[in-house]
Amino acid sequence: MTSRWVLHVDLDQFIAAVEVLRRPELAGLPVVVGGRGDPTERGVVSTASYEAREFGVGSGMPLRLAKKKCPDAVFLPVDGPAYDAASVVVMDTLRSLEWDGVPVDVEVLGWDEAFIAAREPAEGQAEGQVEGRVEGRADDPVAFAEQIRAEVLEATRLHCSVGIGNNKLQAKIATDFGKPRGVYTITDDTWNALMGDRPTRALWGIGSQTSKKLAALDLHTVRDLAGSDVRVLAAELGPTMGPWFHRLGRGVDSSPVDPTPYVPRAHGREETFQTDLEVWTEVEDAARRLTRKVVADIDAEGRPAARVGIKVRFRPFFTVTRSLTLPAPTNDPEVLAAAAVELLGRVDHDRPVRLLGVRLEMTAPEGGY
DNA sequence: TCTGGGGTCCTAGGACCC
DNA sequence: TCTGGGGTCCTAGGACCC
Repeated sequence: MTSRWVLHVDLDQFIAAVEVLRRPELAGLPVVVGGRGDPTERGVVSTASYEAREFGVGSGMPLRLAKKKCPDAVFLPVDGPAYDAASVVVMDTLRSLEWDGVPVDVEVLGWDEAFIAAREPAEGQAEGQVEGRVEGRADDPVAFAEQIRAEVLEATRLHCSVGIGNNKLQAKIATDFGKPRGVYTITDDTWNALMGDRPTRALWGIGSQTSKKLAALDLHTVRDLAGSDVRVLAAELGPTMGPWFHRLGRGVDSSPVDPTPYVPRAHGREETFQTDLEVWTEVEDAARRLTRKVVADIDAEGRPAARVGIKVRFRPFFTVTRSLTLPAPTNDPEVLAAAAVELLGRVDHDRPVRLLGVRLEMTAPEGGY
């Protein structure tokens, strides 16, 4: 029985790196990409270059704070289409690879990350062929990881890091140990030694809220979680989530690397206004404007909307959502805008609005997801 | 320094039906 | 007369991730 190897590829400071590629004079400078690129506006940091991180600037930080921490940084606006284009080259490069002659499956996670594994032989594959392939691919995942780094660099001039594991969870976490421009391996055999003392928050899928709930159960480290009673987790955190967290603690993950192209369930547009809206008709106008944009997005998918949702964030910072199922699926902008305005009628009208979002859930594609 | 924008999935309660 | 119980849909909110 050979180990199953999964690799996780993550581009280093992807967004900042793409910007530096087309503005070589920025190389070596602190670069902060976020919002419209104006650090006096509302907005947060998408990515900071390593030079900017030296000043304490990080993802998710308000641009105004980033400016205070690093006044000399170059601030740039987010340019989604540019990152889309770079991402396509990266993912096509990964899909073109072969591991010791075996084609690979690539599962894309956003712009700058992917899982890769050697493709499993198809059902009914000749026995000898299967054996040969398994033998051939199993020995040296580190060499394959270095091959990935070299080929991505050659195709895109972008650097990446690669994590190696016996499953996706291990590979994903290993990448962080390898960054930047490195390769790192976590296996079933090394999981406890490497992860046992780390806080539960270090696990992929456990955020601040869940780590707080776990701490209330006296579960602080990955080792604590791994040794906990799964029945208690199920009772306290839910019949699905509880056992899943228990598996995370033990480094267990049997989910396959799924190369199926991503098919979105929904599209949405939201906007944080530079100044809170105080006039309700302006909120309604914004809802109609955002709806038209989302309709263009779902028209590109070729599927009508079955549900409409809105999100309203009031001053100072609390958020409500409203949604409805349409009598029949439609992509008629007038009908959908009217539905969004109808939903707006179901929230408070007398406080300033900081953010408005409109979201359209599409019908399932033919043949399902 | 007040806290983006794009998504996914899970939970829980009520309605409704048999 | 004490008020089943299961299944499914709808809605609001929460949590997480990139």
